[in-house]
Amino acid sequence: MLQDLIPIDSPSDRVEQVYRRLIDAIGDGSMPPGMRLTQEELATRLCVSRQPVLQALRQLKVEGWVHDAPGQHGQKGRGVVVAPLDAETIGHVYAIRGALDELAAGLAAERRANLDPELIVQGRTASTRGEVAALLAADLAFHQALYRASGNPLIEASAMLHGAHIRRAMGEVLRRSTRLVAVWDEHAAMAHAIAQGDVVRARQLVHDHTQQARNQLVQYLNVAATHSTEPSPKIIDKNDPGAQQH
Amino acid sequence: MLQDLIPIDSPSDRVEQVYRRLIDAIGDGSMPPGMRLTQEELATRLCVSRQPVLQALRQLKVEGWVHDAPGQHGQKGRGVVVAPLDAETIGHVYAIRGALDELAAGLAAERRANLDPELIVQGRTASTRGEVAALLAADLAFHQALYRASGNPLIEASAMLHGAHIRRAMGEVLRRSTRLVAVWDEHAAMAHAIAQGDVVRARQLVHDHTQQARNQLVQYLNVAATHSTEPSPKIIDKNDPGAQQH
DNA sequence: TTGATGTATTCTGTATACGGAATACATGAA
DNA sequence: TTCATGTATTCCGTATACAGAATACATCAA
Repeated sequence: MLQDLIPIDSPSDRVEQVYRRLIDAIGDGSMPPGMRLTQEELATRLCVSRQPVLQALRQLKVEGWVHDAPGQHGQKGRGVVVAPLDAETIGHVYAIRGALDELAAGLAAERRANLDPELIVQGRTASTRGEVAALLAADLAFHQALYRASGNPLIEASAMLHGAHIRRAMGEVLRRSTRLVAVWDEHAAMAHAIAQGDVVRARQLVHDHTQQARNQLVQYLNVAATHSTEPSPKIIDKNDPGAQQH
Repeated sequence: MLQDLIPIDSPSDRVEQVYRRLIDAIGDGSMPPGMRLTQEELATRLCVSRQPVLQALRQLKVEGWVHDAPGQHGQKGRGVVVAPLDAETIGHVYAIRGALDELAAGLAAERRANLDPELIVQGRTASTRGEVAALLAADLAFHQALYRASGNPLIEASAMLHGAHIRRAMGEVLRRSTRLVAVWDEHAAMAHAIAQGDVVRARQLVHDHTQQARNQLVQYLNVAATHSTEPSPKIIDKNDPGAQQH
């Protein structure tokens, strides 16, 4: 019975935890675009030293979640700001993730992979109930399954990163106003084509799906930006009560 | 005349410099696959403290250049090892970069972008002269131009990362034995199709080009791995004279 | 009042110090 | 000898301390 014991998972280090917290906070909107962050502020709030924060911020910078805060001439020494959510950038992100999804779909279809039907069921129920968080989670799970099914583990790493950006935008849109139309019929069709090994059709479906989702999201972002009640502030004070998480 | 003064570029920090040095060293083979690295060793050799090294290594780990050194059961506390160059991984990398290249080519063709013919000239000369370094640089420059021409700045960031892995493999192959066949006719054809705005043809050419290059590289890696004179050592001692850079 | 200059503050990035976890080695029993 | 246990060493991750760069503010002359 000794071999049944599960090895304890090595505890993720503080950098990792800070990184996740910040991505979550940015993703769910509790750190809105333009909000200025300093290492010290984050460190005290997260009860760690500045060192892990520094490293996590570096990673977030590389991945486009935050930018160096714009100074007068240089761009250093003033902390970072949460990256804006402009439609153009999201469009670019979508293009890349779409290419990766198409690649993954093609590879998965070559292997006639079967995606768990439960994924689609969960997506549909979340969609009908209008639960934003569950909907995002289901979308994440479906795409993740697609990447896994491709047999190329590097696709998942690349696509998930871009996917996180997309989820941020989707969350923003869903939270603000409308619900996106159900995409789960398209997901189901994709899974079907993959299971049948129809490479061309699978790729085509993924391509169309991405294109449609992209257009919709970009459009929403544009209208939200134009007749937004408040012209999203360039710099948000860190003591703004609306920015407090708890 | 005051406006002619060029602003001095903000000096890249130590983390960035360490990162670059290490990627270069891994890319040009002076840090061979399997070589074990410790923060202290690198810090003293690069004349910095462990702190920048720590951060650079974290980034390199994320990007797949190094892995945690395999310990008995955990995988921490024993430093990192330079990632192996197995054919399978390179194949996966190629698949992703191929997808991105195809995307970039399509977008560039839509805009009827003109790639600088000089790029191809330089590639051809380097190819005929058999200069490995120049050849890699020319290949890099061509693909970079393609990404820039796409109008999607995120493609460059994503693809360049994978491209660096590919260049490592190409360099390894070119250094070991054979020279790759000239790919510059294909590059020229791609540029032509893009300039003419032929989206479908551009994508097809890029696809075929990637596929061919990938097969060739993977094949070379495989034969190099099988009847290599020395069965590439799993762990290379840091005091191995062959591992010394200067 | 307006503009320029000197000082104080803020914030970052790096170096050093410290504690903890895993491995390697030595010691001792069967 | 062989295996288990205790100790020493190695090495990482985090916290603190320090130095440098940029901004903000105050002071002063015109």
